[in-house]
Amino acid sequence: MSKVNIKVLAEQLQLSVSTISKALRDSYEISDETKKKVLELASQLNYVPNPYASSLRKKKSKTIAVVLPEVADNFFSLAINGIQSIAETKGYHVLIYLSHEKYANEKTILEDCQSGRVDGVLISISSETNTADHIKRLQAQNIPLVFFDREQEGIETARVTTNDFECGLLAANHLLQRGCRKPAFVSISQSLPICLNRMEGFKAALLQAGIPEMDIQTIYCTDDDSMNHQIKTILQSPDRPDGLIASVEKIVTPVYLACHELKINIPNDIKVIAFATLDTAPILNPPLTTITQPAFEIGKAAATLLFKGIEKSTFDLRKEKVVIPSALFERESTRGLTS
Amino acid sequence: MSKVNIKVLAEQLQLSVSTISKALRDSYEISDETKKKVLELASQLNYVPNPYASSLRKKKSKTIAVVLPEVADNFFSLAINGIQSIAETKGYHVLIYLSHEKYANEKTILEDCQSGRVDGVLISISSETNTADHIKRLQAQNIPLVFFDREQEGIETARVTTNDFECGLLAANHLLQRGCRKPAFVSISQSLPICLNRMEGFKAALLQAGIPEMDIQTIYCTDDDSMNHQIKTILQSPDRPDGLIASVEKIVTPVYLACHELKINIPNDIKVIAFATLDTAPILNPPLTTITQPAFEIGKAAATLLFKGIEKSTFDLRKEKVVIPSALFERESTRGLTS
DNA sequence: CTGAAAGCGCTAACAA
DNA sequence: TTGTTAGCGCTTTCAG
Repeated sequence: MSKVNIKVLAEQLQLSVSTISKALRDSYEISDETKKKVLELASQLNYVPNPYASSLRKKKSKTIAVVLPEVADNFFSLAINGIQSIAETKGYHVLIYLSHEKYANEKTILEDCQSGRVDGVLISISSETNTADHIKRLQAQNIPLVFFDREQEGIETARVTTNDFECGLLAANHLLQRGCRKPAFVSISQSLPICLNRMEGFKAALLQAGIPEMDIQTIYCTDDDSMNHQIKTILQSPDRPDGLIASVEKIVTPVYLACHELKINIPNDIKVIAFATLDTAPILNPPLTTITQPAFEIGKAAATLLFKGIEKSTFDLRKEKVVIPSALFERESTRGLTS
Repeated sequence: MSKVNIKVLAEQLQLSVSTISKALRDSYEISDETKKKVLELASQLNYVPNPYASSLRKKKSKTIAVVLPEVADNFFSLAINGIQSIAETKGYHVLIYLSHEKYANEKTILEDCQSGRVDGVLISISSETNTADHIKRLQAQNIPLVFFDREQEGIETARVTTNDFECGLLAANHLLQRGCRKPAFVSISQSLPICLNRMEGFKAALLQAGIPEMDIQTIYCTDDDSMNHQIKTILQSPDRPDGLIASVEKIVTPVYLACHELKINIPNDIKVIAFATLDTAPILNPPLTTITQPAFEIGKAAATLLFKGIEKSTFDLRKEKVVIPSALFERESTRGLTS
């Protein structure tokens, strides 16, 4: 079966290719009669326009890239859904790129995004990323870019985030109110603003509560493979924290497993709160208190901004900063001893 | 900043575009000296080839489509990782399309795949899909297609699945051995082979155990919104099952929540086993017995087959059928009364 | 080893 | 209202 294109349609209808092209795009220049004939033959022959030819000519691809660390993560998969829901209404395609938390991958991906393959980029940076050069190079090509959730400092463009500092504060105060005296914060990166901001909030709350800075425990699990081991080490240390804030979702399972294995009772021995959009949070043992990010909405907001940047050259993305607040859901994992 | 393309390189180096093109592709026709000059200038000017121009000319896009119902699902997100891992080694891009379990969406997506945008398609069909026409139309364009996990009958092409029937049998026998007398099977589709096969296995086990066919309960939750309500109804019925097989992951949370709310104890009042790749299974309350699909491997195998089909025209996808077995992980949710 | 020229499928001036 | 033509950026004969 040979591919049917505009030329084939033109020949069969004894019309010129431009007439066909215009008819297909419902141009006012073409009579209703010919339009009808064209559409009919097109659907009859199962004609599907070649998007690459069109992109090449029009210099726009009607495609956006979403660059993210991982798709096996509730936050990101929900964010993708939010992004797609907007892209759909705009008639755009979504190309998903995974950095797997590696800076090198992210760099390669952004290079590819300079090719004309996409009209804009939504990005949540990898936990390794701590430089802005690769992103600046993309911007130098005038490709609109919007950060969502995990932004990179030093880049002037729109970002959609949640209120990380306040939530760090909130999480810490929640633990303090539930009786924790030495809560610890578990981070996955030394550079990610989401981790830093959440941690700053945590620290601020503890300092305010009169806990000396040197007693504040912060733990870095920057490597997936050693995470289990690291968490166990902490839980077995003589100075074991009595509360834990998981800065991201993937810390939850290792923490629970370690506690179960070491017979450390949550919440009696240690209280746990996590930044997570896990839908299984209420059915965990025990049900997990979460700070839940509006993942879907963040995706939607970021995509909405990006399309404004793509469609209106007058729209200045640099000025845009949207903060959508997260919410605390209290569950058993942080209940006080009385319960 | 104007886009730098081959022509720009050619002008700056006083060479022809074809020489540049060949040099960039490391052709044997070009001297090492000019190759070096070209590569140098290219990287200096940040040249990135336009993939659409190349696709148009070469009539292949180096891109594959992955069509799936949902990304917020552990099975599919792991499968994506498997697919990407293979695509990466082949230098292919992956375009992810979500049908959101709607046939209409799936149809539109497959139409788009006929445009030349992709060289091949990996698909896991929606729970609504029960016709093959839209897939046949794609095949008529000679676009290689491979099913993974959720296949459509009546289409001759490669498929990578797991041993659904055996696992249905296994799950049912597991419940029977743990003392269940009237286990029920919860499905999400009347047509999906994965659900049908798992259910057939379930039925076969029960019949073999001497349970009369009319006593075998099968429940259909085809609609996400009403799932919670439906599950509650079942759990409150006088003829409440004493065991439950969740045919897919997303049934788990509603079942657990309903049991908690209705004070139905798992596993004492009802035992639960689920087809799922949930990493939180061991930390649920109670830990969930699962039949775990090799999601990553299924993705890898499907992608590997697809690339064979794309790259070797002699390779006949129609003959390929790969079955990668799942594994049962026994946990508290199906423990016998003794424990 | 390098270059000229045609063309992938489509769009957009500009003519007619 | 329709047609002619040039060209998007790249690859690929075919000549030189």
